[in-house]
Amino acid sequence: MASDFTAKAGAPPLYPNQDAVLGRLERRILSGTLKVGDRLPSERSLCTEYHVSRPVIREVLRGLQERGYIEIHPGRGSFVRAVGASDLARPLVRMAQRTGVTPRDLVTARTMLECEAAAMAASRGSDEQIDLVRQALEAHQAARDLTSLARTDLAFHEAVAHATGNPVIAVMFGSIRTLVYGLMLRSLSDRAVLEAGDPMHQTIYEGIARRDAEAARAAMAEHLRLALDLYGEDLDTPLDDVLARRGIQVARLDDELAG
Amino acid sequence: MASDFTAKAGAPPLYPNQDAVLGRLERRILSGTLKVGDRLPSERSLCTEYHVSRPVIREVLRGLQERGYIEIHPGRGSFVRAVGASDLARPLVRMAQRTGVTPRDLVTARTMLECEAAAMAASRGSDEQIDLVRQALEAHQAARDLTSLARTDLAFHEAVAHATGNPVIAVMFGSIRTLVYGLMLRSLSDRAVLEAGDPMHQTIYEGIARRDAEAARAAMAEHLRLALDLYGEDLDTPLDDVLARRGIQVARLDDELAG
DNA sequence: CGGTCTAACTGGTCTGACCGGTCTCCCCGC
DNA sequence: GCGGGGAGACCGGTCAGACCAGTTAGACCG
Repeated sequence: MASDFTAKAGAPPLYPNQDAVLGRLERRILSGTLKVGDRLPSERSLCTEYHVSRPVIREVLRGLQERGYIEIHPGRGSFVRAVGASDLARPLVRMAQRTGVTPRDLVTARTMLECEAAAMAASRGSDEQIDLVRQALEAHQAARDLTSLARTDLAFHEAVAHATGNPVIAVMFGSIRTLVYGLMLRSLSDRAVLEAGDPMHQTIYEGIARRDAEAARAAMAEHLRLALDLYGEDLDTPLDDVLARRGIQVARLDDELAG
Repeated sequence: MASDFTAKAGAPPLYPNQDAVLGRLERRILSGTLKVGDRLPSERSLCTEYHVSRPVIREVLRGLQERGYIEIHPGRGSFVRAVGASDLARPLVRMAQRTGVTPRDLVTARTMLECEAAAMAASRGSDEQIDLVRQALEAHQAARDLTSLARTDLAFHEAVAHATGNPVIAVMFGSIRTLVYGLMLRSLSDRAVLEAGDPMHQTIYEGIARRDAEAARAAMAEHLRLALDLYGEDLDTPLDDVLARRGIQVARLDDELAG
């Protein structure tokens, strides 16, 4: 409490009350002192704890929310949230709306990423990770309606990315997952694409499970090539427009995937 | 006020004063009504304009700042900011701190991305884009101190990514650029790495300029392989730790790159 | 005409109050 | 005794007005 005196009289360096508190709270979350699901102290408690006023705390919480660290529920409190892949995707989704990403752009990028990812998963993935790929595959094969098909399809590819054991690859795939999901909603509603491309999932998994990197890579390449070939005339139309014609708002896919 | 009986008039949606204002301001920026560099109205003006109080406006501005749309300067005002690649990088930087990304992870991911990018730039890049690669190369060759070397090195690789003409690839590289910059700060301070790897930039550019996709790909692969081979024992140490030992704060690289 | 000093900005922070929603616990009625 | 309902306590959302510290530009003086 002795610090109160000096704080008032002395010279606190600059303004950054706000950022200082933000940094400390962020570290508190990153360091694991506050775990996922935990409730943060109430705004009023944080005020007394950090010796700042409520507006400062509120703006800090707002910042943490924007960064995806916490959820704020009126009447209940603020809760630490798991950092999901969608948080990384959001900036890219915005950019996609600005620069007019086309399905071809997306599939090309996926090919670069996922073919090698499949090979790496085969050669270096742990048994547990590969089992997760299998589970994702089974869930996908059990799916019936369009939304489930797309979600499980996405989960399968995501599982492969994680099976590489390389967090950078997982994150890069995470950054395009929302757009990929949008792509799938369009693709999977086409019977021809579904029948041709879907069986490849099994082939990809078998390659990985056999630890046959080349087979896995080839299967993934074929899978994506089919998607490209069968996509139709919309291949070079901005994804935003393609989905808008089907009544899908790209900006909303995030929430759809989360909820 | 016993008016509650008769008219349970319309449904006041929820709390969303804040989000409503945020949405409207965001659209105002995205639509181009507010251009890059423009100053936003002062907080107090926005209050009267949107009929809300200053705390609401402040939290909204805070949100826009967190999303990278604006900069806030005490005493001067808030200004619309160009959306840079760093905005996409920030989430990944945070994840790198959480999951312990190693130099090997990063170089592996770069290899997947950049080898193909070099090939695409060679086969599909426009003359203008390739000229930008050349300019970046010359700037790099003129650089002397470590910081300049790293910045121009990064700019070169970024130019190649842009020369693919595929915004998704450019954005994916953008998402790792901060980490790559950190990696370069470490690599380029090592004389052996510098002397072995740096000449490859010229080779990469020549391949692209000759429209020789295979040569460009091979040169890029060699360039990255050298980086991997010469990196030393820190190859599997979390990047965060590697840089911390040199007094570099990963979380601060963003600002360093921007400023 | 130039330099300085002030006054009118801007954002940063604080105080204290009120609202509506959420959760819990105690008390009342069955 | 037990279950349901209601009253607070608590939470975040919003508002109003005030003061501080930088920035900027214009007025004033030399």
